[in-house]
Amino acid sequence: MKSNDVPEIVVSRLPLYLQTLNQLLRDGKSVVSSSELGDRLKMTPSQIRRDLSHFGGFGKQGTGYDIISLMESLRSILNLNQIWKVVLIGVGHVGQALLNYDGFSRKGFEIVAAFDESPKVIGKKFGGLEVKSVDLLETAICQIPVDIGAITVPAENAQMVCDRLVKCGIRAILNYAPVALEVPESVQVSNIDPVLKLQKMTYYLK
Amino acid sequence: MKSNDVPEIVVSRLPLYLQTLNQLLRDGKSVVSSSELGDRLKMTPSQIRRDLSHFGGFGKQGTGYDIISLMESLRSILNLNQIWKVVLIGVGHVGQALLNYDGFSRKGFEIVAAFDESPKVIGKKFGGLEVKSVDLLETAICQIPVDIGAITVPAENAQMVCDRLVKCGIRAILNYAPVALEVPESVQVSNIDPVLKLQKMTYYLK
DNA sequence: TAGATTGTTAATCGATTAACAATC
DNA sequence: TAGATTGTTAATCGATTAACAATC
Repeated sequence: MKSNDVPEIVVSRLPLYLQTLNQLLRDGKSVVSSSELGDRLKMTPSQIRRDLSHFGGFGKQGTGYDIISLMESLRSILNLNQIWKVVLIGVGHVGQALLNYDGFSRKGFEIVAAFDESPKVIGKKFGGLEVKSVDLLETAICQIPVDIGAITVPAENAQMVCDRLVKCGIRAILNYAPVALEVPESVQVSNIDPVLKLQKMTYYLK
Repeated sequence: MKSNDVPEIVVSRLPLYLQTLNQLLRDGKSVVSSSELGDRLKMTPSQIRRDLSHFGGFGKQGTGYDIISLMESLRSILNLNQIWKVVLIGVGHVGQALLNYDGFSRKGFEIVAAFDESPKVIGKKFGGLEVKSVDLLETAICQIPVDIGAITVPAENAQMVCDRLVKCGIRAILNYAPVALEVPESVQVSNIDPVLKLQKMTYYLK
């Protein structure tokens, strides 16, 4: 049973399980045990079983997990049985890469609008979507329901863009700017900063 | 004193401290206490002090931490007092975004070579760097010392590219492909997959 | 000196792992 | 049935927090 007190770290592993199940399916498998899955993910079978047990019993003793039905369960738990609309602010190189990335739409995330402040990109199309002036942000999205924002503007503009998105009712933000955004508790933020990842790895080099 | 048994989770927070100290410095501050830093990062002062204490005592009782000298210490701990060379494989939209990103070089990560298999981009320049054929990967990098590889190829090619990089002596990999790479224990891997982050956040929406 | 904040220890909290009865 | 693997509980492990003596 889905309950409110599932540890966040458990939730963050579910998409990883889904990704790996996808690969197993493409490898032609239809059933998988917690230890096979654990081998792939470098995790203990115990952890996988315990993670899943927060949401119910999906396996069959002596057999393991039916891949397709476990995937369906995970997709349902993660609310992935719908198309999530995304607005993107900042059409520099990273923004353009996201607009051209087909992995978003294949996974059910549709970028429905893109904004920038530069006349150099306003009016141009990337990934089939025409870039609008960021001045139109509020009028464009305050009426249509959009839940997720992707921020790909320079660091110094990120907080302001964030505030405006929050005011429009955005509830989740994918932040590519290298700053810690201030948001109300009810708003999710995920940060993507490759530099932080590199700086962690260099600790172990040398 | 830097020791071998610092928990990985502690190491992963050091770049975050560095980022925040940078901001404080730009805000005109020169000293910061663990509780001010904790406010910014939404962490307890205890955690910050304990994290830092793994590496030595950097503060002054009654005062706090001198920002510049703490930053120097952190940079030294993380081995950031050198320019790290990076090779990039895969010059699609994401690869191009990285080649054009100045945040890498500003933080001491220099992309020294970029490879692709497509004649559409081989020979072209992005961010001032000419793309080479991936056939030349080994000859180009096996002699010059490069420690870090960035993989921005399609998922189905990522493992092969990874294997080739490891064979060339690469010790850290920034992986943008949505697959779990198999590497020897001595090789660091950091994955960047925005879809996983989105899929985690949608759990809390709806 | 008095006030503030560190570095460190001990207590608490939470996550991971091991073990095993249940059962397919 | 016998073998395998689940779901769950209890034990272990590790990380976070609280508290406080040391000291600037």
